[in-house]
Amino acid sequence: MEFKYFNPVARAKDAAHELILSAMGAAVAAGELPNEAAPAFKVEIPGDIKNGDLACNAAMVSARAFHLPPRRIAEILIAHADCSSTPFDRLEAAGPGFINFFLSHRYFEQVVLAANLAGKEWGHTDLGAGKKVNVEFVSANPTGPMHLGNARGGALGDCLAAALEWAGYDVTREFYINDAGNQIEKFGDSLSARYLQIFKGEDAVPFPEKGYQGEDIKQRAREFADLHGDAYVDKPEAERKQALVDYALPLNIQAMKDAMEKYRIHYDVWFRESELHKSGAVKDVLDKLAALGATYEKDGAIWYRAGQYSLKWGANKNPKASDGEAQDGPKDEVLVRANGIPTYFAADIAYHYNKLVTRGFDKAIDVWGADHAGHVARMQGSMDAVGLSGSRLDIVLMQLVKLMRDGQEVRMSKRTGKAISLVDLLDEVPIDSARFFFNQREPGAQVLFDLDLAVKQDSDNPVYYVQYAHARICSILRTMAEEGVRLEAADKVDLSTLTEENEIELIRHIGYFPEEINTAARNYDPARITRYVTELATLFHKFYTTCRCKGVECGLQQARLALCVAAKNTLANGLTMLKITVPEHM
RNA sequence: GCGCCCGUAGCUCAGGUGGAUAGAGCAACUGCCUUCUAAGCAGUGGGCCAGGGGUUCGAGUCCCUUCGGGCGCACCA
Repeated sequence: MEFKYFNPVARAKDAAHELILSAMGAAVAAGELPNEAAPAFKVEIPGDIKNGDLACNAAMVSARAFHLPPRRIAEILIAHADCSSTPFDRLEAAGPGFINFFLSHRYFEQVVLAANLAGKEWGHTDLGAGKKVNVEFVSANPTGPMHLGNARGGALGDCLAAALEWAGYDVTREFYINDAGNQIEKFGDSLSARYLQIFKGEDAVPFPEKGYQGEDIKQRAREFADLHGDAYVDKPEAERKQALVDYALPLNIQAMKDAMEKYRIHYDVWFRESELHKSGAVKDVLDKLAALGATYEKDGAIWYRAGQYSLKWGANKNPKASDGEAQDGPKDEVLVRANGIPTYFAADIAYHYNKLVTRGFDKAIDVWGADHAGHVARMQGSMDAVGLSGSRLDIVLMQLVKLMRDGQEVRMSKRTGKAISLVDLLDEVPIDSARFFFNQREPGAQVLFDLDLAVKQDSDNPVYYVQYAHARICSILRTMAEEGVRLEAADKVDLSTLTEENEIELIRHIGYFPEEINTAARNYDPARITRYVTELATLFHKFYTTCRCKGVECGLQQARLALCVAAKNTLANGLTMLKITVPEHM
């Protein structure tokens, strides 16, 4: 039996589906059901497994077509279903007309076997079929330190990328460096002012109104002054700014790389916005848009005709224009300012064109903060406008993070520089804990980050609960080894002795693992993996307290050890996916 | 004003795309370590799924509406 890409749940669901279809055919042939097209039906895992391992609503949805009560249809279908050579022991009609499927013990044995033999590969699926996917996340401005929102974005993006990898996609992790445009100008202005203030005094040099207030700017200016003294005080403003930016920007970018590495995030690509301008990619894409009639000129600027493009992707139909008057359609956007400088939007279109065409990704996934929600529809629309498809660009919007400390909400402000930076956070909170916490909620939900709880190195902290389950298994295996018990290969063990309720429930959940990865990948929701391993840990702990390995009969002992290894592999693979350490001792 | 996200136990949140009696974890209380790690397990209490309408065999889930949070509507990024 080949266990590569083995997905027990998907296989059982398919089998159930086919079983019902063939039963329907047989029932029609026998004249017990009318020869009518039955509507599509679903096979799913019921909330309460008392109602079977799988349940099917075929009888209920086809009640109207067959002109029979659902319960009656269910009974007819069951009478014509042949369970031999399926994963099922028996079927049952229940409730308002559900058909419930009960898995044979053989199924559970297969799961234990697969999780043992596939080892580190257990959980991998071929859902993605090798499609090239680009996951871009964090992409913080290099003008200052990263903040708490970037911490969530990092954990979310990295784990999303991991889930996609496990689901069989060819994934590239990417960071977009906004090293061009307005904010770099502001960055230079701020640095220049801080630099001059060092020599002329704070009162003598006005700080730009929209400048970056943070301490980090002062710090960089100070470093620069230590290197070059007052050599740049009397130089032209443009030259001074350029020198300061050339000094500070690489340092900031390196600091972001270091912080990300510390956070166990390794990017395949650090993509510079400035490259798009230098290479002419921005100009090319503007020409393309113009040729396709998606732009026009007004007030000396070049505008993007949002119209039907943005509307298709759900843009606001009646936005308030800058002059306060509502427009009919979505708001048009400036691509090239009257001063000839392209906007961020223009560069972003070129950037995504680069991803989808130049570099040939099948799909681009961007993880953005919810404050960029207004950018989504026009961005997807712009992909249509350049002749691609907006459906090839998916955007995961992430709600912002609230920080709790001592039971109080800590307000963040980037402008005043009083933000809790990502670097500070990682100094205070264990990486395992941070990654786990930020992946407990789906992207669209607001996260409340409880600093006191995250810092705690005790049982209140859920990440330890999961790690503890793994350490416990290792402890069992160590103890058994010390006692001279040899671990048989799982396919040589009689697994039919695993019949305790806590054994079966543990196995059942282990069997969900590959499908859970698929769901996380499909829904762009890696938090599912976090919840999955937590539930798995619970089921193992229950098994542990009721089913002993030590001191039981040899056959049962080997079967339970095989189950322990299956649970261990699953926990380890899940935690590894989240890049959380997998301890053997605690 | 317009649009997007959200509202489920005292607190933080699940609820697999419309299914069967709405679930965890914290917090509170009660038990369980001379045998594989008690960072664990078992149990008790706690709910008008924000309110009101609708759609259908069936709604926490879909539609409308009210209320209450968050975010967005720049020649910013």
